Amino acid sequence: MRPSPRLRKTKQRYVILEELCKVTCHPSADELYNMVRRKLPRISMGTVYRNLDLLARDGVIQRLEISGTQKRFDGNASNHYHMRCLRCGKVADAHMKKVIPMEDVIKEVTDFEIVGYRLEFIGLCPQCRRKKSGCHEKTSTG
Amino acid sequence: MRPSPRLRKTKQRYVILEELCKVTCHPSADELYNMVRRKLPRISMGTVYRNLDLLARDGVIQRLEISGTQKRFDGNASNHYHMRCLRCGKVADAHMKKVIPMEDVIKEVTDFEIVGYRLEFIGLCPQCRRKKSGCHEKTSTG
DNA sequence: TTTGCTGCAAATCCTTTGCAGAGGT
DNA sequence: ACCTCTGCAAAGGATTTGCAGCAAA
Repeated sequence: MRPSPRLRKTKQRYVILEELCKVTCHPSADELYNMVRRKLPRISMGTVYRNLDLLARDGVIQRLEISGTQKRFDGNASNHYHMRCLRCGKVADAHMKKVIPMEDVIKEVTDFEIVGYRLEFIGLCPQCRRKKSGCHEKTSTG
Repeated sequence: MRPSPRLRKTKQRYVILEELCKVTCHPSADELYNMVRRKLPRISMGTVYRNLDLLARDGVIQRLEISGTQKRFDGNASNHYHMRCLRCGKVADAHMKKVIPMEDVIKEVTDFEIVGYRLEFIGLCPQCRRKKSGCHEKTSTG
């Protein structure tokens, strides 16, 4: 396990990370729990969730969805880019001068039949940048 | 409201769509519910959720997060691309020949301080392509 | 008239949390 | 010894669903 400041090396944490890194299927907490349980039968879901959270905050792993608990909706159904604030969770449209040549890339993508995409930039919104302090918020990216 | 086959024109649906299209803040179901309630005080959360789902399936609006209910985790914390299957929900890494020059674009992005991004392609995985029938699954993109 | 839609309330499902004891440093 | 981490179980919160009546088409 990559050494991390502050985080202790526990058996549970080690196995969770090991199992997660072993696969490329991007499991849910629940699926990972079942994988880990084969090695540590007495581990609890709470431990899995807590570690996933700590590891993501620490930048060792990442959550695929950065959102909080609720989903957000957009009245504009066409493909465009979003910016999500790490700290306050706000999402804004990204108005960028240069447009990413996504269509070129999509054609080269593997065996999936692509119907669309989501591109989300993660960072700090202007308001949160200003009050940028050392403390971290609930949200984590990975 | 854009005419859609099969969907009836109800007052509730109309106001939900109208309120959603009025803003660019990408509200959650809950936030939208409060917006709509100012016009239709007796509307219920269930109606909001059901309509959001129908409208997203119909392609009139989009959900920002395409995932199902559970979040997924990735042992690889560096920025890379994902492919999510609309039908079965599986997520795979996108191994593409051409890499998108994201860094160039990020510099031009508005007032956010960017720390990373998520790029997710949406489509049908090889397995689901094969058994591609007329029926639609639970998952919807928008 | 037919069949989809709504409000209400209960149910479900994922995730988080409090607590007391165990374990890493 | 100190303080984080764990297992367990309960709590919390978002979303879904069953149902009976209502309303588009």
